[in-house]
Amino acid sequence: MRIGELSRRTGVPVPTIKYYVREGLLPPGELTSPNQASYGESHERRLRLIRALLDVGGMKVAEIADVLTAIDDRDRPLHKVLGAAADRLGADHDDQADDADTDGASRTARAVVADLVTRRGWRTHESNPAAADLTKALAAMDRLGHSAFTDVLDDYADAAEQVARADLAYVDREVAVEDMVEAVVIGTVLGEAVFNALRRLAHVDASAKRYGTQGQPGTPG
Amino acid sequence: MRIGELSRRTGVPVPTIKYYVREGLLPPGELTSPNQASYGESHERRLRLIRALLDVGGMKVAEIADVLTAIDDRDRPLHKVLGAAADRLGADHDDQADDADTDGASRTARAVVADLVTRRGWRTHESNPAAADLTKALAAMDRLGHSAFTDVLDDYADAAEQVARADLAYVDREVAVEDMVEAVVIGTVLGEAVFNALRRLAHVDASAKRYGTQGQPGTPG
DNA sequence: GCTATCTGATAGTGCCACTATCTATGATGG
DNA sequence: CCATCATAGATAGTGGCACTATCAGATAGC
Repeated sequence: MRIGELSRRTGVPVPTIKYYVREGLLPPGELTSPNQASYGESHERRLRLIRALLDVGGMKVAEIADVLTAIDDRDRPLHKVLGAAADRLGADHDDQADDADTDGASRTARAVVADLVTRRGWRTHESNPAAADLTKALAAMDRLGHSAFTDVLDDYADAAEQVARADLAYVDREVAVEDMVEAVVIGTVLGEAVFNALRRLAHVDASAKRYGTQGQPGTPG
Repeated sequence: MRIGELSRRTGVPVPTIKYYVREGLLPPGELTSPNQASYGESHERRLRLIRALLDVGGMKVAEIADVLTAIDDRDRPLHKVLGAAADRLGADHDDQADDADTDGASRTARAVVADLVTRRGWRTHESNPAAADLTKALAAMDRLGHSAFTDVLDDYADAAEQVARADLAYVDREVAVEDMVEAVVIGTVLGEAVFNALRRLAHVDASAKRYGTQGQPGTPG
């Protein structure tokens, strides 16, 4: 198909598709003449993936480019890509926490994280960005006077393990080997959005049941 | 204290503090003379909250302004604020899903969500933004060929309920009534970041245990 | 008095995800 | 074969966002 049809099918404007190609998110179409290119199913599928990671996953274009490069790299063994891909899918990584990294809250949080990982027997490296994110979040909690939140960390970790098991089981059960890497990326990123939404629904329900009311239906506007 | 000390204590630049005041995130200091204002403990605490919601929670300045206004509104009954506050803390709400909202994937997703809410007996209104987010995420899954992901939704929901229960228990146990609203906001937003990080750690661990390896330590850079 | 700091205001910056416009070329149809 | 349309590729511009720079005028504290 040509770029116009690709655009129509996916709802992505033609200039945006060209932009994605420029940024390396989408391979260029196969040139059939100097100014004609044809796009296939794989382009359509990739485009939908890009929009999902952008719109639902909230990832940045540059991050998506990295992840897609990893997905397309079929040289490295599957399990290594799984690990690397899962590693890269963090929040915004600034790496600018140089001075804030040495205050009391950060040191406490780091200890809490190290302790948790040990207690859980988690096979994860300290350099995993997720560990840094966790430290950052717990340090912020601490600074806001909620250091006691660490008491519920194990409840959170139980739930996280349950979700991770469900993800792995899904991938094992439903996904062909050739699509596994992509499925893990989708599951990690979109699964996060799914869980966050479920958590907020459960939150409203739990507080409704406790306080005997239900969430405001009206968003006035 | 004056604005300079507030800046030094929190690490937030003076012009940025002024910007937050302009945007309504932070109440202005109490004027002691036409060009001198004094800031108190509450300003420092509020400023830390703002930075946490921004840096860790990834919220936008305008969203934070809304939430803080709700926190400061002491007129409405506590449980209503809890519901409203929890409602507002979603992802980026675009409301522009008008045409994409009527395709097959979206309709399927909406049915799945309605079914889930009924099955769970969740007391939540359909207009809850979280429900829309969930629908959006599931529709994206569907379009990517992962409609079977709905099979693990109940595992996710179990985990979400567990997390919600832990949150409520924490607030009940640790937080004074006057700080409850703020604590719920913190718990919802920062707790999300905490859980997402834990989920990624658990993910790496689970795949490490299954595939007998551990995540790449090296992020080459 | 003198200098550092402050308030309040306006304008500018850098990043990001597009989006508009242009040229030259080829596709398509009567 | 010629008018019209779509396309590739390139460059520049847009709008949103979170700041950040600069300034004028006033005050603090020595």
